[in-house]
Amino acid sequence: MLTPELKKGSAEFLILALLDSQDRHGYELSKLIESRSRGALSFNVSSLYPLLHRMEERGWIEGRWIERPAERRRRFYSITRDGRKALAAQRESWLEFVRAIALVSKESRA
Amino acid sequence: MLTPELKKGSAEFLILALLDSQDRHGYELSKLIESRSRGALSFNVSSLYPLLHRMEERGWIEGRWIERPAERRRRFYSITRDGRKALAAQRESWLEFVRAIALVSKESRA
DNA sequence: GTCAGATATATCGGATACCAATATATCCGG
DNA sequence: CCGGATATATTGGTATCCGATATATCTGAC
Repeated sequence: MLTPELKKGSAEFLILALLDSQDRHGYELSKLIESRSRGALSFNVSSLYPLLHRMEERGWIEGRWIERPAERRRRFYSITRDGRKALAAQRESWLEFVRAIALVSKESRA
Repeated sequence: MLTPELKKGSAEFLILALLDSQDRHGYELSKLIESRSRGALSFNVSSLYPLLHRMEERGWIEGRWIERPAERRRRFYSITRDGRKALAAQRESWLEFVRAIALVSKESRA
């Protein structure tokens, strides 16, 4: 495996991307990331919830409790206007980052 | 910028890739990463040297002091057999990681 | 000639944040 | 009824990143 830090840093980006299409709760986010990446990305739940709290404090996402009788309580998150801006910026810098890694790691073979 | 953790985690991979073609010293590595990525990746030197020490302890690289009269002393690193194995593994998981991010971040628009 | 800036390596300490462990609680299938 | 999945949360140990600081040499400018 590549160093775990890479998976760490990408978590915010993926959460924003997943919330861009629809509201979701924390547990669902972690399962989605795992299944859609076909197991390549696994999410530690004890990192997930603090991360969601930090992203909410930063104003990128907004959570609200959904409590219905005979159902577990869940906190659904939606992406904010600032969150969408951050997502757009992160999409771009993600591509730039991938290009940069390719440049450095491939040129070295020359 | 994407979260700084991403840059962190990639450092090991890039160092191994750069040492694969030829021996280099620490300062040179940091400058190479910066210039070849056209400034997209910048390296904090106070993280670089501890990282090189850790990689040496792990047996991925080997350093030797080069001291010549009328020259600054430098520590040149060469990649080891284990380092090449690690590099091969990291190249593969880097590609897997990029694919996984693409899967998750793009499918979400559907 | 000397001074700034680049080259070159290294350590310390504050701050961040990951992850394992633990806690709590509900739902469902066997 | 009990194990496993669902669902959220906190605590505490650990890692490590980065700014600040230290040391020393070389080069070019003025």
